[in-house]
Amino acid sequence: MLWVSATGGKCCVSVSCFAERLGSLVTLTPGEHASLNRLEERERSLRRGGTLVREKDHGHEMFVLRRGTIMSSVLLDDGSRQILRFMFPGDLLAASTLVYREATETLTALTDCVVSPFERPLLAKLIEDHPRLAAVIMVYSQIERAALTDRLAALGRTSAKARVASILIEIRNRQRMTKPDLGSTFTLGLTQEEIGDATGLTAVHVNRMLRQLEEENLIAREAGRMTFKDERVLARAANYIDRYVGLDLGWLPPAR
Amino acid sequence: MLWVSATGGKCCVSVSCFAERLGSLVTLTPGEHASLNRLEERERSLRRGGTLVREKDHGHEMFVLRRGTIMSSVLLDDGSRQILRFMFPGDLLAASTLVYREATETLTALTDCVVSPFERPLLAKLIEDHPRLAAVIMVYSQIERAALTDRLAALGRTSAKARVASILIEIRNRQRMTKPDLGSTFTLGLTQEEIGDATGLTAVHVNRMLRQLEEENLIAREAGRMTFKDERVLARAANYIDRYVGLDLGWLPPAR
DNA sequence: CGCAAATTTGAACGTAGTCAACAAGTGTGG
DNA sequence: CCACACTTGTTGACTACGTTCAAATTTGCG
Repeated sequence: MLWVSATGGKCCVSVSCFAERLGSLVTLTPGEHASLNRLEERERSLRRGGTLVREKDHGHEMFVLRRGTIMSSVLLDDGSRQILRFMFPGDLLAASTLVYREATETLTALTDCVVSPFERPLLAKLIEDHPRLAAVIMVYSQIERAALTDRLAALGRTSAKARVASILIEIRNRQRMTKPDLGSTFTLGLTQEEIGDATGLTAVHVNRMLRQLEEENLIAREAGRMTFKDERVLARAANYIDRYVGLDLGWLPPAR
Repeated sequence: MLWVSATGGKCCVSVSCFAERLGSLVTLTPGEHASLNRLEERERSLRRGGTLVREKDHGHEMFVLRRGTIMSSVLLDDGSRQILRFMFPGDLLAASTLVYREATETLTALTDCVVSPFERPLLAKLIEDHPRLAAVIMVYSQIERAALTDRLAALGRTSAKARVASILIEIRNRQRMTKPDLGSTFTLGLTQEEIGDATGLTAVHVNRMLRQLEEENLIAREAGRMTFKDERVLARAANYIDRYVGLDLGWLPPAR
């Protein structure tokens, strides 16, 4: 059951992206694979800048992100925006529609994207048939929770420079999960306005912080590409913790 | 199987606190009850100010909070502290030890507490035997996630006054979940320093914001007790959203 | 090429932080 | 029972980090 599709990409084209993600933590059984594949039977494309879900929408769908980058954000009633999280291939999107009648977050494509929509009962069936997959999904939601609390601590207690640096590192590290050969040069794919909305700063101040990081020789920028010139120092300035390492999954229930 | 224990409290004494919490979303079967009770067979007391788990500890235990209030926090390496969340009876504590070798958060008792420790395989068994409970646990973790993103947006994009107001409302609402008759007067149980660490402000500025809220006649304070004088306006100033309402659980798998 | 979006820079402003001193509780031991 | 130490709360003066506003410049794109 491994064929190469017409689009020919490396990740998340021939097999389930979500299976690939979960499979990086445990070795999946054929039965688990089959159930996961059912989540990605359909496919939908999304242009850069397009909106997949809008806050307060009543959709019941969830999605697996197959290609591209998505951001989730909320609008406050003074019109300001907070970007909550960036999503990459293999991530589960709109998990909150699992729970709420109205969507809690807006999902916007930062690049052209491909997603696989699926309905909630499909996930219910998955939990019922495959307890180990349910557990691994919980594990990923705990990882995401830890990442969110890191951002919370960053917004509450760190300087503007540290927050900007930490976003840069986070984006690079997450990009590297699907492109393992990615080095210290990469395309950020965010405007300074978006960095600001993610870090709780203004675009103007983001610009000054980037300049400062550049003057301190921690990063270099050219033609929309970014290079880390001293990753060690940058990571320490950013207080960054990689929440995808240090896991302990010895307790998982047996596969079914 | 319903008896009254010697301590005689109303909540979480005779039956499983966690069962009571999950039972507020679905009607539990006897089998589900039995499995949930096994999580709370042991009991441990904790003095006000005591530490249940310290960041980077290697414990494998999780806990159900039975009585009291707990806060979870992280320390940054400049010595500052960010309080991430407050926990109340029925909450699951230290869910991150489910996933990580080292604890990601410190858990400290804000009042005298009673917790029930249990080991991870017990939760694995629960997921395996009761898929519907696994789903409800996921639901609660999504609720918590939504609350965390609200705090993130508050820290990133709202004023000091709004952040303080939102903490006040959140604490009162959560206290009301176990004391349904709680009105607009309650005991906050936090120092101004702690409010500051939760909102990303200094204790001094928290003091000024409380005074300001008092001068605007939104709150009153006396002898450690707090009164909301205009809850409508306060809630709107705080941008507060109650994430325990608006749920849609029609998709849950069948009980087993 | 021409337009719109994004970036860059400067100057003035304001919110929240820092430092310091004092007041009011709170608990402890003499 | 009071004295003392310690934590918590309160207030003022000064500072600084980040915002706001405005304008110029660059970049990307149709």
